[in-house]
Amino acid sequence: MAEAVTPRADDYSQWYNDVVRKGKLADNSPARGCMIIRPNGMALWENMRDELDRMFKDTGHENFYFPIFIPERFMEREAEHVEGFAKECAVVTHSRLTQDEEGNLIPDPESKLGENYIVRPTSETIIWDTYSKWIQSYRDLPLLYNQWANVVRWEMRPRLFLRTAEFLWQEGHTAHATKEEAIEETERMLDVYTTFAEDYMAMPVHQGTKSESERFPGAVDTYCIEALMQDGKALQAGTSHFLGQNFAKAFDCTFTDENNEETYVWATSWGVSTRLIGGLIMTHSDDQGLVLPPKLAPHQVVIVPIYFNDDQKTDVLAACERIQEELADAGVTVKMDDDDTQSPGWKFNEYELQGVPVRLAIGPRDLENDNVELARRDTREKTIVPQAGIAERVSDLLDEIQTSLYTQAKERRKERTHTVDDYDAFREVIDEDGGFVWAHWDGSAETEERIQEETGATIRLLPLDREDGESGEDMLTGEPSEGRVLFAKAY
RNA sequence: CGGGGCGUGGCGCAGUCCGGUUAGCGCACCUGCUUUGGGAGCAGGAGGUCGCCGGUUCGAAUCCGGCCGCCCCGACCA
Repeated sequence: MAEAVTPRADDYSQWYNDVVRKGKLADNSPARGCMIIRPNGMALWENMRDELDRMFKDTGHENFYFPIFIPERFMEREAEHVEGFAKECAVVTHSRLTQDEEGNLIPDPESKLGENYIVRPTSETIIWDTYSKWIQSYRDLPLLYNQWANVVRWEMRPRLFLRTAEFLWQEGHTAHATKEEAIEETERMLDVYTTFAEDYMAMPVHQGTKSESERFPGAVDTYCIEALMQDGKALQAGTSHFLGQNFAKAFDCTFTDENNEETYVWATSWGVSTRLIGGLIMTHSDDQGLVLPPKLAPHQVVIVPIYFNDDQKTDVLAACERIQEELADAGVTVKMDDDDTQSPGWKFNEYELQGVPVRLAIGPRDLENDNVELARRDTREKTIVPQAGIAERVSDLLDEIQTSLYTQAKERRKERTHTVDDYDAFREVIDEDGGFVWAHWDGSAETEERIQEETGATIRLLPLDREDGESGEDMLTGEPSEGRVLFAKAY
């Protein structure tokens, strides 16, 4: 087993990298901090994208596309936004290269741009500049748009999928006539993300809002979903921002309402990225490699034929093709691997590394008894079942795997979720087990910062119904707390 | 930006301390035969400016100087 995955217990980071690379999802690229998404990884992303896109359209949104370049002056318009993003922007300053005296390629000084362009780290600025032209009247509202795009944030320490200098994402940008409507939209999209995470990714999440220090630069309120990874660290899986009138004011975007009054437009933005793939990996995968939920797997089933001579080959392949068709007709995405140059054993390992939810093997033994061998990736259980009714059986099994992955993940989260009242206990839990910790917080940024410095844990979210919860005293300062908040070390 | 590690066929490494045949090994790759129900075996084969530049030397992967790049930990970070 020279190509086995490093066990999680030995080195979690190495395990993660192994799963990504051996699952053929992505490679490091020659461009620092960027990744090459391989066909397997892209197919997974496409499935996620297609499902999310459907959900966005079902909630009334349309897609558009804005340029990758943002005029530098736009970034200056919203003060907090500049501060948040300025230190991780790639900047385009020249339009061509030339050679110096030594023959080295350099940006041609004569091609220096009159104004620099920023490679978008997010598109609020250029979009709100345009919205100010599109919106005049309340009749123009709301605008409910989304774009699928790549963005660049020059991160100091990248990790495949979790934090890359360039990543793929969607960003929704909506404009509303009233504050209430904008907040409603912000919450609606948070629910969309929650449904997607739980029903499709089989990844349980908590909903909430960010503390001020973790808020999106330029937002009034940042809503988020947070998931717990197998190593006890939290992953922010999606965010939905209520932007208030901040960007409308920065880009002078007003409209005339029913009473002929000029008012600034209310805004939201919301996004999820290829980071979700990192979350998917760290939620379900094991020491044998990738484990994918059936609803998102590029192939739900792989068929592996087994034969020892040409006569058997003919019969086995015929049976495989028949079953492949039967499964495809039932709406199952199925791949048949009839590659003659690899052994069945090699294929078994390969598709486990790739996380294919169900493997179906057919050999001479099965043909004699009209059976097939079914193996599920999540539990690695193998069963011999009759060929008759195979499509229904496989469909049921896929449903069961989907449900089971979610149940297992939720169970793991429950085991690693703690409630503490005492700061010493808090430190001990964070140090030894990690995981989520519900604790009281006095609401001050100073306390939050001190806890982060001393323990490495941050406030992941304030629950949406925090004010309905029990009040108490801050575990560190003893000051009054309006309710427990969720702490964890985070990616 | 601070601390640590590493650059040698596609990948992973040995060799470097102590300079000296034709730079090795495992995996992967190509050809042939035998194989195929959990990463097959044998035989043959191809593939390397030893990160880059300069220096020392009869001779440099190895010693010296400079440069570049990557990885890990930290700081940073939707």
